[in-house]
Parts: sequence; C-alpha cells; structure tokens
Amino acid sequence: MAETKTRARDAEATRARILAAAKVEFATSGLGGARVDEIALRAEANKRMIYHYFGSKEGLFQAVLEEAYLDIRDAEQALALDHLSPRAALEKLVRFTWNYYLENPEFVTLVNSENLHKARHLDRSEKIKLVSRRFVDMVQKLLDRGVADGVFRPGIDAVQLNITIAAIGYYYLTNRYTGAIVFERDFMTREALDERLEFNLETVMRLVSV
Amino acid sequence: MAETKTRARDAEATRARILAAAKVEFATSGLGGARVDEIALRAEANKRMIYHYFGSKEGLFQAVLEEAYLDIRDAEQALALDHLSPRAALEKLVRFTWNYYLENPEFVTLVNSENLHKARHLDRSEKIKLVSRRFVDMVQKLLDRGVADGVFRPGIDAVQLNITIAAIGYYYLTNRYTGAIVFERDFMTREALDERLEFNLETVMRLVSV
DNA sequence: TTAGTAACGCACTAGTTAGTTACTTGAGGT
DNA sequence: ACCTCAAGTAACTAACTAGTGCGTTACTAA
Repeated sequence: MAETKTRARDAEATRARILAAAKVEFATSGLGGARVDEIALRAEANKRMIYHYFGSKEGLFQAVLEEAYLDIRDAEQALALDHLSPRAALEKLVRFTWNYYLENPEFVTLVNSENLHKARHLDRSEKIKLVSRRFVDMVQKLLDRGVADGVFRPGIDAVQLNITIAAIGYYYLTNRYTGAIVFERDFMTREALDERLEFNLETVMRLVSV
Repeated sequence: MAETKTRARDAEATRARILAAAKVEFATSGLGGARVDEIALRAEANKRMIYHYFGSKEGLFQAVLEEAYLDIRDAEQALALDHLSPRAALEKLVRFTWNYYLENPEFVTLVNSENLHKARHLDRSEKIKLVSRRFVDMVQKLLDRGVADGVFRPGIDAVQLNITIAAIGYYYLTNRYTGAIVFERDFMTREALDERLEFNLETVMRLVSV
C-alpha cells in the first residue's frame, strides 16, 4: 500500500484502464462487435491481463455494465431532491436524466446491448438491485410529498413515471440517427436539444399535475 | 411466371426466405453478432444465394431494415385516421404504435442495431424518406384538425409528439429486461402491458389537451 | 538476501467467419 | 431438340478472434 513511490506495475491502474477502454469499445460496437484485442490495445495493456482480471469477454462486459449502473444511481442520489419542493425536485430529476444521457452516451448504448442479451449479465449483480431499490424509493417519496402538498394528483405509479422520464430522453438520443433520416432534422444542434428538453418537461409536468 | 406448376427453383421465394431468416437473425444477435451461415441454414438456402441476391452481409441488413420500415409506415397509413375525430384518431395512433412494437419485436431490435451503426444503412434509401414524409404529414394534419376543433392546444410540434408516442412504448419494450431487474417486476404480464398502455394514453392526452 | 507471489507479455492455437471458386441443374424461348 | 442463362450447391480460403501456455519481471514479507 505504499503510495509514496511510483510503481512500474500498478494493478489497480491497469484494471481501471482496461475497464475504461472496454466501456468505449462495447459502447461503440456492442458485445458481439467488440474486439478483445482492440480493448487491450486501447487500454495499453496486454490482452492476457484482461483474462487475468475479468476472466472472459463476457465477464469484462458485466463489470463495465455494473460500474455504469452504479455510477448513474450514485449521481441521482447526489441530487438531494429531499431539500427541494416536489415540483422543483421533479424538474431537477427530468433535467438531470436528460443531461446524464447526453453527457454519458456510452451508458445508453451499453444498456441497449445488455437488453439485446436479455440482461443476463446484470441479473447476477446483487449490488445493482440494492441501489435500484433506493432509486425507486427516492421517486416514490417525491411523488408522495407532492400529493400531500396538493400539487401532484394521487395514484401515479412511481415506476411508470420513472420509465416515462427515462423513455422520452433515452429514445430521442439513442434513435437520433434513424430519427434524423425519418424526421429530416438534425437532432443534436443546441436548439434541437433545448427544444426537446423543454418538451419533455412539459410532458412530465402535465402528467403529474392535478 | 407460370404459377400453375410448382417449381423446384423459385428466385422470388428464395429471396423472401432469406430476407425473413435474416430479419430473425439480425433482430436476435444484432449486425455484429449475426452469422451469415446461420441465416442460410434458417432460410433453407445456400449461403452463396445470400451473396447472389444481396451482395454482402451489410447489403442484406440494409434490405431487411428497409422492408421493416416500409412495413410499419404502410400499416400506419392503413389506420385511416382522417375518418376519426382528432381525439379518437390520436388514441388509435398511440394504441397502434404500442401494439405494433409488441407484435413485431424484431422491428425495435433492428432499429436499435441500425442506430448503433449511426444509421449508415438506412441513409441510402430514398424510399424510406418518401414514406417518412407521408407519416409526419399524417400526424401534422391530425394535430391541425384538433386545434381547429379546439380540443388540442396549439403550438405542438408534430415531430416532438411523434417521438414521444414512440418513446414511451418503445423504451418500455426494448428495455424490459434490464427494467425487470431495476424495478423488480415482470414487464410482460397481461396486466403490466395493459397498465402501461393506459399510462401512455394518459400521458399523450394530457400532453395535447388545452 | 532471498524466496514467494502477483503483474505482465509473447507467441501460439483451435475454432470461426465473411466471402469465393468452380461447378451442376433446371426452366423457358425458339 | 437445343441452347442460354439464372438458380442453386459444395467445398474451399484467407483473415480473424477468443482464449492460453509458459516464461519473465518487479514488489513484498521475512
């Protein structure tokens, strides 16, 4: 544990480089299209190290995915929605979700890849189930406060609301390439992005209002 | 063109079998994960025939994708929304979109795959651009009628509405595997599906109402 | 100093995979 | 009856790909 000396071999750093390189490669090419050699090259590590730390290509994919989920769930908790009014908190959540997808496009692509494989990698992670429960609780509390204050209508399912908040941002961003062709507009200009976020805020606010 | 006699060799039928087999394989494994040999096997055709009719694996993918888009755009036109009241027409569109994704899961997976590859296959298709324009016009007309009747608020962008209608169904269905883990519920029971459709109808109706 | 152990790397393999070559078979026009 | 050409097949190949065997090097504990 001597941090004083720069070490030629640093297990933690190598592992982290592999994980970061794998995230890029899996997000770019999917699980099937990703190349282990390419990951090793990008990580400036030897391919043998990938198998040393992660066992297999799928094991590596699982590690990447788990980290990605833990990251977003952490960021959500950091929003500290409890200290805001229900309406302000909900708006903050919608804005955050949108911006997170926008700034972390690998997250979205990884989730798509995992769903193509029927979530068989995520299913093994107990940690994910724990942080997910905390996330749903957060939104449920937010809804309950709003109903108590009389600003949200009662009877809204927190899970359905969560899915909708995710959907209206996620779909716009993952399907922006086919969307650009079908709708003949650039989805990624500053104006288009701002317009979409405003539209989504309107959608969610109308959905919960009494 | 003699249809009277059963022919041992039928170009049209072979082409169609390959296309159908490819749709299944690409939808199941993505473009990168799909195997040409597997497609030939499933189509009960020789692999050489795939290259004879479609030139390459990517050419085949492009043909599958184009057909999938033409199919859904055709089905939408068949809805004949002009003959319904604006509210009834919009509800019919939301229900149709949901059911189409549900009954044609390959469509959703193919679109995901194409977006992973930045829509480079779809971009080459002029036919797609034509039917897409017709689709957007249909929804625009529907909105205009609703505004004229005073049942929809003015200023709603038809493209944003389209994206939202697609998103709230599409996301639920593509991400049902990771969703089942994160939200700890079965997304595909009859009750869950009905509940989601009702929630989506509520979302859209609230979004357009004055 | 000296083992012991974990980090690391080269070079290989066994199996796949998209695409091709060289050929046979059958249908329809004349 | 024959000829032409498209439909169809089997066997190949060159390149690639996930995973490994085996040896080397640096850090650590005693």
